[in-house]
Amino acid sequence: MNTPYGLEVIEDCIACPLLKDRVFCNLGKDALAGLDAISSSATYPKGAILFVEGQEPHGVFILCTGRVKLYGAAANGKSVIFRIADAGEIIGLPSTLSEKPYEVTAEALEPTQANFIRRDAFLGFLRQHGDAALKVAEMLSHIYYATCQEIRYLGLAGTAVEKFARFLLDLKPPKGIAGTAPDRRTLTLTHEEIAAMIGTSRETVSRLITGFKRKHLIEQHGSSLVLTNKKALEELVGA
Amino acid sequence: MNTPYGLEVIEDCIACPLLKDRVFCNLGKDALAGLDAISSSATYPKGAILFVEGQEPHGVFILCTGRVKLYGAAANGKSVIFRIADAGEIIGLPSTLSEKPYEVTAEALEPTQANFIRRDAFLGFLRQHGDAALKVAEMLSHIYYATCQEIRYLGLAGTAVEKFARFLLDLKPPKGIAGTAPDRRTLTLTHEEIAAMIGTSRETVSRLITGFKRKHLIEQHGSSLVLTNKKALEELVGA
DNA sequence: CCTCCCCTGTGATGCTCGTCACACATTATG
DNA sequence: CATAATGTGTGACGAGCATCACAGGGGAGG
Repeated sequence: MNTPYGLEVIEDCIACPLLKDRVFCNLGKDALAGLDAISSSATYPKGAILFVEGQEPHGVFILCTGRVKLYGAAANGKSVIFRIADAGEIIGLPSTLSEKPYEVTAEALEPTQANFIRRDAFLGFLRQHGDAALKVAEMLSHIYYATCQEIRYLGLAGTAVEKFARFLLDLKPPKGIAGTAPDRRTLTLTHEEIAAMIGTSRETVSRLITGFKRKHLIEQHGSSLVLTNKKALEELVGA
Repeated sequence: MNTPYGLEVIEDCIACPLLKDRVFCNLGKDALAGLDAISSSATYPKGAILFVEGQEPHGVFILCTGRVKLYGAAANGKSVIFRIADAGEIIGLPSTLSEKPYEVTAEALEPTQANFIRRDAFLGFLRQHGDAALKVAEMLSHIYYATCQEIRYLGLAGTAVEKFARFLLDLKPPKGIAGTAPDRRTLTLTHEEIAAMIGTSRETVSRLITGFKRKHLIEQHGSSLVLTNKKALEELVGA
């Protein structure tokens, strides 16, 4: 949907403790030092393409800040968002490990800072640090789960209403807020992107939203969304 | 679709060199011995359920012979086959690693022999053998790819014709045969199962098959299938 | 402040394909 | 061998949703 962007490479990742704190948090000191040595940081503007479907994998990206959407496109113009990677996650991992082409395109949804680790260096690192390899296996499992979720959207839901209800319920509550408003969500995706997530058309998403508002299932103010009738939504999914 | 079956446990896996030869083929001797020690073999009849969606993961299964279909089901009766695991593959891996419930149900398509490895033993083994952990990460990547393929079926294909054409082209040639009949495939799935793989209804699959035969795109004799016009099939996918 | 571009809302239309309903074949099962 | 159970073909019908078309809205950027 967007043309590739230039990217600005900066020397080290001083402002990015996430690499150590969240991704490989349980590793020893030498392992972390090794990681630091082989990773290089870069920032990407919104809309930037980190890599493209079908491309040979050069390595993995560890997201420090920002979110990245991973999607596949078809010749007929359709596209499906496989998942959206949050800060702290690794992308490009399966391709890098299996040496097959990237199976998705990665595009920054927001200004993003990421650490890039070249394939050979990353593999060498994993061979040296067995605990890191195990950690990586766990991450792959996480990615797999997200992908399975996507299959549920596309294959197991009967109607578009059900898909959208499920989508709303799957939205994560914005963290940082305690128990103040448990049914408040933040919706930062366009209708087009929602459509690509749940496997329907943009127009249908528009109609669904207005329909749900009319039935008082949701309320919307800007990007803030309130699930005013969670139970009804759950029933829609169950049916 | 089937009620669970009993299973017969046998002591050791003498008749099953696959464990060593294909799955963890590059490991050292002590690692293999360790694997042998913690794995127990069992045979399952056709239709047997190895584990069920939502269940807590007890461990992984390494398939020695037979194929297993991994599918998810919805309340409305729909079901989707995520992938079909062949002999030599591991199933239950992502759930076991991430300690989340099995995300699919595993059912034997044929009489199947499999080695079962308990979760704790398997994790301990991986912690001891870093190279095995890396190998496991590769396997997860493979599983992930198969799942992405499924998303392509469900989300990126426009029409049912396209899905089915893609399905036919994705069929692997039966190994063992050299270059004798490169377009010959073996189709061991029921129409219902094909429908669950490509995300359509059983009746549609029936109609598609007869339609394709009429247009001389395929020929069928029993479970043997010949792709008589591969190029036309590829065009159907491309469009 | 104006312009342009992208996002959003909504109507009309039609087509694919899911569903229901059967009949027939083919294989288990006693 | 009879009977059931499972898989397969095919017709008719209509719901659901993609598609096209266009009109406003709101933010970015000059």
